[in-house]
This record gives sequence, structure tokens and C-alpha cells, in this order.
Amino acid sequence: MSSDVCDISIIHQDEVDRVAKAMASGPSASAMADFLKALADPTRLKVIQALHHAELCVCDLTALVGISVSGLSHQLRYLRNKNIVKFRKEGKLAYYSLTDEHISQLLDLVSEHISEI
Amino acid sequence: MSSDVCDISIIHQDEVDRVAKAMASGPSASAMADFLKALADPTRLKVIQALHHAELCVCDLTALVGISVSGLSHQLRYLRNKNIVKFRKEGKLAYYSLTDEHISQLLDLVSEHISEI
DNA sequence: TTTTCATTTGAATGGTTGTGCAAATGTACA
DNA sequence: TGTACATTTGCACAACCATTCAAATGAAAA
Repeated sequence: MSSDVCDISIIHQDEVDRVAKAMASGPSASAMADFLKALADPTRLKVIQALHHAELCVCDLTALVGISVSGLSHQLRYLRNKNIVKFRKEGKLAYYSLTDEHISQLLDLVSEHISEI
Repeated sequence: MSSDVCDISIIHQDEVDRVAKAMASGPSASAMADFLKALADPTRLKVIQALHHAELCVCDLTALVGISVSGLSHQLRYLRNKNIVKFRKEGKLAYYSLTDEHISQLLDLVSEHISEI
């Protein structure tokens, strides 16, 4: 028992200090969680997986994801604002693609992690 | 324009079929999203980051994460049910640790991805 | 035993969010 | 011009979730 501050009692003060210092480097947990939230949804995940294999228009994506057109459009805007997908317009159609194929590395790791449990 | 099924009009049928087949392999999007949700929260992320550096008791974790004791306990149960953390009891204290240090690889990738934007 | 303290649990709540409907936008074609 | 169609957007709502409070559990010390 070492200290008592502000209603929170710290038991291993030295360990806490050491870990706190180690955690200080790198991006904030909020920023990282915010990015991960973009992937932590079945619909958005399917969109990303689909776009990893091809550039696709909204219409085709709805068929692959299984959601209403407007629902998908909302999620595409979400992903656009997070710079995860980009799009180009060609006539009436909007073709979406990934801004950074690097993300699939991350999903591969997740896929691997799940499979081994 | 190629087909019209169930109120959903598919424009590039061949591409859709090809991508659908490619997406079929691997874990379901729901399972992956479910796992990612465990990481997509600042509190849980801080817990995981802290436990990556040391085995810690609940009391110390509250100081590092900045949340009430019971709030933390709820999140620890959540992470326990997902097999992300484990714990051992020593007297009155419960010491938590990561079940799989492999997760930090994933977080490193996320951290890297965020930094390069 | 009684007290003290670390942790867990249940209930309640405020806030967030994924989704669909209906209307709006914009583009090509007749 | 007007029609048809792909996409976006605003609104609304149901479901989910992170958090806190208060009470319960369990284990060591007095």
C-alpha cells in the first residue's frame, strides 16, 4: 500500500508510474479507438473487404453487402470522412475504392487471430 | 445493365460474382467486427495497452485508465468473455494480464497507420 | 466473529449509432 | 425540355453501449 489520492488508491505506485510513462508515446487511445470503430461494424467491414478485391459502384456494393442503398451511402460517407475509401464519378455512377490497401494487412491479422481461437 | 433481382439492381454482374466468391473465404464479417469492437473503445484500448506492459490489479488499472472501479470491472468482464484478458486472484487482489500478446502487433499496425496520415 | 477493503454485479441512464423511408440532387438519354 | 435512374441527404427511430450508483460478494486482518 503506497498512496491515496483523490478517492483512487494506487497499490503498486512504481509499476503504475512505469506503465504510465510507457503508454504516453504514440497516438492517443481515443484516436486509435476512433479508427478501429470504422472497422468494427459488419457492414463497413464487408464494404472494405469488397473494395479490396475491386473498384465497385454503390449499386453493386448493395448486392454484396446486403443493405439498402441509402444505408450503404451513409456508411460510405462515414468511411470517406475517415479517409478509408475514396470515389470517382463516371456519369451517373460512383465508383468506390480503398484509399490505402494497407488496411487489408490489418484485416488479415484480425482474420488470422480469430481463426486460431 | 444486366440484371434485376429483388429490388436490387446489379450493374456489373460478373464483377459482383467474382468479388462475392473472393469474400466467401475466411471468418465472417460479423465475427471479425465483433472482435474489433472489443478494441474500438478508448477505455478498453487503454486497458490492453497497460496490460501489454505489465500484469496489473484492478486498482492500479483505474489509475491508468481514469475510470471508476466498477466501470473498469464491467469492461474487464467484457474483455474476459472475449478471451482477450485473463486474471488470477491473490488474496483480495485480482491481477489481470493479456491472454495473447499477439494483439499488440495489431495495435502497432493501427498506431502506424494513424501516424502516417 | 466483526471489520475492512478489493472486486464484482445489477439496475438505471444518457448518449451514440446503424438503418430505412422519403425527398432532394445530379446526370444522361429521349 | 422532360423522364429515368444512381446516389446522396435529412429525419426519425429502435437498439445498443459505456458509465455510474448502490448493493453484494469474498477474503484477509483485528
